[in-house]
Amino acid sequence: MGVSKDDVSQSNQEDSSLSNVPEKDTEYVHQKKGPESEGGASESSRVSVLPKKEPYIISCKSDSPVKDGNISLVPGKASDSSQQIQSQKMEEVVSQPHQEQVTSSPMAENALCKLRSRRNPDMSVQDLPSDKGVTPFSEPEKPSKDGYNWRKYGQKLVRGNEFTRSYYKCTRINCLAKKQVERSQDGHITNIHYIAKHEHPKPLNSPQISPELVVPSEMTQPDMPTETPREGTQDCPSQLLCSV
DNA sequence: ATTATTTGACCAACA
DNA sequence: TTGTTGGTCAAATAA
Repeated sequence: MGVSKDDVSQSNQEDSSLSNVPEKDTEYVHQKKGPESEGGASESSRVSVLPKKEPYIISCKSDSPVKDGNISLVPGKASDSSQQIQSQKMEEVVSQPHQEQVTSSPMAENALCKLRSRRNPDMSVQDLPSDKGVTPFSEPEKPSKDGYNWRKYGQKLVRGNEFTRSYYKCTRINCLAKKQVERSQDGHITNIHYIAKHEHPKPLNSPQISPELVVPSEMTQPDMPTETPREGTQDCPSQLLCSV
């Protein structure tokens, strides 16, 4: 099951990304709180670009990667290179969904139909969540292109229902790594945040990762505080993504 | 039977 | 103090 998300990988979204780019993407950071339920990871919920003491968080604007490529790193307990790596992959992930949503209707619709039938076999689930803010559209795409295995544990509408945020956790037992994928109503991934870092190396079986995307072994080292991606240059794990 | 996903509900932090 | 927003949990469902 968790492998089928690769389906998204076959799209080249290039034009899509620009459609809805919140001008405030930079400021659009989460300033909320970190529930204790998660323990340490919760603290990292600050995806803000502001350097705090929280775990490193990498946020990539999908529209950006293609055009602007904004990646924000927030200092935290986790971080380092692994995340940078992820951000690279992220870029790929980010780009794909666009096309599916915009162009590939057959597949997208098909998937949506299936999903919808799950909860509301009878109704098309057109009705938006009233207050909860749960995303109206659910897509089976899992941004696991970074080489890690993620499991989606939540989804919500944020920013006035303007964006849908999906919450992913690393499937590893002791791994606190989390990922937040923000998508516009159009289905375009507009932002991806990496919270905390993986306590384990990437699974070997990640064919999705291109050799170019693979980061040097040092990048994969969990304990490399030297990376401190706070500097403007460091923010971009891959300068390709961060043109800013 | 197992695993992953979806989504409503609850809780916490901030304005 | 209240309202809003965000994050996570847990139950239900599907593959």
